Amino acid sequence: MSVTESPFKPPRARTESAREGRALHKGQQTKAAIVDAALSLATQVGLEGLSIGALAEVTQMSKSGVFAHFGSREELQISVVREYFARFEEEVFYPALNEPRGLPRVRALFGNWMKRVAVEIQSGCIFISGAVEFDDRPGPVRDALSNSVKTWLQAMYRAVVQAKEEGHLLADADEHQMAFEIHGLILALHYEARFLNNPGSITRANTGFDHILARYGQPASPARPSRSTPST
Amino acid sequence: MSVTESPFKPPRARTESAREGRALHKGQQTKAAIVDAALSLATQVGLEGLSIGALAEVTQMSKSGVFAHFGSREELQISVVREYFARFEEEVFYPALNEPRGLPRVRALFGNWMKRVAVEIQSGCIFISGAVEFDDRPGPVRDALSNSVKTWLQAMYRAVVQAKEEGHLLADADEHQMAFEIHGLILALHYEARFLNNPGSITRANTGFDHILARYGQPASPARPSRSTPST
DNA sequence: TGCAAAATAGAACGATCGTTCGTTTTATTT
DNA sequence: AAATAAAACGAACGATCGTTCTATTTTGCA
Repeated sequence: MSVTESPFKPPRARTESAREGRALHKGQQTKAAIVDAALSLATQVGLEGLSIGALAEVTQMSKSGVFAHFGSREELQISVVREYFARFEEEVFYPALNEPRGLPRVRALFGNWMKRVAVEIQSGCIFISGAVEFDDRPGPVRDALSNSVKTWLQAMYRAVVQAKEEGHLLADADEHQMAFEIHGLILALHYEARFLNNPGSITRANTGFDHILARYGQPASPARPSRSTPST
Repeated sequence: MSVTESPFKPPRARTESAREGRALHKGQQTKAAIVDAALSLATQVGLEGLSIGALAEVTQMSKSGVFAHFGSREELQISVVREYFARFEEEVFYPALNEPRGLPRVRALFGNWMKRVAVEIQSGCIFISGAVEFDDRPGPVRDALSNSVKTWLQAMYRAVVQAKEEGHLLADADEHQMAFEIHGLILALHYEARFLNNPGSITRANTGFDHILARYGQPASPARPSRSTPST
């Protein structure tokens, strides 16, 4: 099972097995468990509301035990942001790569995004709450958040650019503008559904996306039936 | 000037003069000053970040002196929400009533809203930060926030309905949908400009509004030159 | 199996929070 | 000017926060 050992003992003799995750040292397991609990806690109370004491209670550990894994609350927050981003990628971004470049992929990205936000109407979204909490509080947490969000929005933007390259969009379509308007739909959905409890918000976001496609898309393509979704 | 005195001394013999505001008792003056300071503090750190200690420092008062005016932190937060809403009305809503019903008024409402948000890119917006902070924290603060926001969004919605009644919009225009999309533009502007520091966000929000008007408006009306605004 | 290192616990710290209480100062009215 | 009510202060409270330190337990490897 173990790899051939090098003559010089590496600083950390990590028993790396081919199957990832199994031979994790105890510390890394519990750290992962803590981050998992921290993530679901942070989606409810925000990154600023995240407290080590509450986290210790949830994980059945001592405060210092939790703390030791991160060294500071800031590092814990950053870990949460990274974990959230990883799951976001896994759930929203990567699956859409199975769709062909161009409009289909843009549709898939938006669709996956919508699926995620629909869940986050109950649980909360760190990219949104974090933006509010850290919008004028510089530091590594803000940087981690900002980089994650920018990476995702860039991915969305690139997909739009490709759609234009594929000829799926009008030649004079402004890709940045289109991405901006899509982002607005997601934010309005999150705001009106989660805070105001407005029913029908999901349908409106989907309809808004159809409107955007109708504006920027090639009128040549046969008008697809609008992908209506049951209201909430 | 004083009202005829009732034989039974009222619990509080308020010296009410005709001119509002001048004969304010000392307490009300300082309370107004505290709320003013609290508002500008809350726009930066949020309603949850608002602390009585910090407020006492800013106003050069003692903590207990500040506290006495509200009786609880919650009441202070509610006062801040009310003050914010009052200013929002004064700045965004009422001036637009000078425009004639219909599309002109919708344009004015959006324009005033944009002006306000453009400022709030630096200072922060309580309707947005508060929504995130209280979206799953029931209580009187959330209620005050929610009511204020709903009142404003309703006002915007009514203006859109009137625009349709005036024949300025297509007969099958969905007013709720249109209001939703407008709201999204504002939220995207706030997010991308304030948190991500994306230049050009103001222009994109204005362009997005033009797109919405182009979709819902009567094609009969002569195509106005798009009200472009210098980028940020 | 034994030993070193890693992981966790437990107690305590200084700071800050909202809040309470009794006192003193300031405004207002008689 | 005296009397009274309102307003502001100052100190202290209990709670919670992130963090530090030392001791103890658990883990992984020889």
